[in-house]
Amino acid sequence: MNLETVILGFLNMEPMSGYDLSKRIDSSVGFFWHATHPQIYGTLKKMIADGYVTFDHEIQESGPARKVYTITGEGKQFLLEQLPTIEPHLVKFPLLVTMFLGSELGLEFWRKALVDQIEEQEEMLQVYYTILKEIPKVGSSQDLGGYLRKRTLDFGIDYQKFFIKWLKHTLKEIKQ
Amino acid sequence: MNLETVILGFLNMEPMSGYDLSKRIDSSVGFFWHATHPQIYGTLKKMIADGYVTFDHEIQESGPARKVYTITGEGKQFLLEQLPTIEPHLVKFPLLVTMFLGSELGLEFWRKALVDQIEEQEEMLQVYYTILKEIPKVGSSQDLGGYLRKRTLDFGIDYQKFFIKWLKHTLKEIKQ
DNA sequence: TCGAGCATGTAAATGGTTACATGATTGC
DNA sequence: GCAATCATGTAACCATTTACATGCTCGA
Repeated sequence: MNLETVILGFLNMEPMSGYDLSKRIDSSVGFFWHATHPQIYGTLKKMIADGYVTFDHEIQESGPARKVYTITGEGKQFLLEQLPTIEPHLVKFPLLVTMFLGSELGLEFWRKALVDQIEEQEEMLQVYYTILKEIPKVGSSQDLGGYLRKRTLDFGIDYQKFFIKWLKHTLKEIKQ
Repeated sequence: MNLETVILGFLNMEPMSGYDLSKRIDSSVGFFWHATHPQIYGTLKKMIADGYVTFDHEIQESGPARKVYTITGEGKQFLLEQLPTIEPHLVKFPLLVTMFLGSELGLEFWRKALVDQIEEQEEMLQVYYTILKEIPKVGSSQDLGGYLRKRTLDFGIDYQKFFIKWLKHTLKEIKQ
């Protein structure tokens, strides 16, 4: 899975601009995939050349014309080829690596670091709760898409809870 | 945090070769940081130029001479500067992204995909349990390093359990 | 004898971040 | 007036992967 596939997946829901893609990716799968705007604009350019997307200018009263991208037949075909091959996940987790390597930083450092982390992660959890309230309830049990999307949000929330619990447990044991 | 810092952290425990680093990183923080061997050899080369490490040839009866790298004073200073700044974690999690984007793949696909994932993740869990049995019990409560390292392994195990539970729950709900 | 593990590396390509660059609108 | 949001993009650099390249040893 690469950014091309992710972008095609979103354009497969509805046509949108590079700016929209950036916001949408961030606020939905942001926890599972991160992409910056230069990366998105660059990839869209490449995908035009590949014939996976087309675009139309959407003139606005103010500011530059939005480029609204639409997935093509070829794009859709590519998407459906790519999606089923689920690759293993990649992680860079500096906190845990630092824990493994950084006992020299001392007890006081770790106490404070853990307190800070707990605070940060609890803020993140609140953000997810807010999103949860905003999404529509999954209606019919026939709606696989709605169910799967809600389940990814559940993952974010439950993971966050798990992580906070682990952090608090570690802090408690370090304190005594 | 970058690979330089990770390598320096390991060389700060004991001098070792690029090959050793590759194995050690993989079997300890592999879950939190991944590095391939060309990356490690390349980074070591750069770090020699920067004066963060030195090396000695260790002649063997057979095969090429091992290059055993040792951290320098400058390297140690750089390490202690870098370690305390804990950066946010980066994740690429194709399974969850695919769930968000891939309802078109259909119920049957997802049933099978989840069953496969559960199997894979349960195998990984067994691997972590094996490592757990092999590491020495954390002795004195004074041993901060031992405690923190054990705690990173706990994270791996508890995360794996959490993930499997989430997968099984999803499979159950998808089945009916 | 064949594959796995030990042990080193280079080269090309791809992927990703950071900084630079522009300019309008809206709300405080 | 200033910050945030909308909206586009380029260029330079840095990080990472994949393929290529070599050669020895040990056990099945």
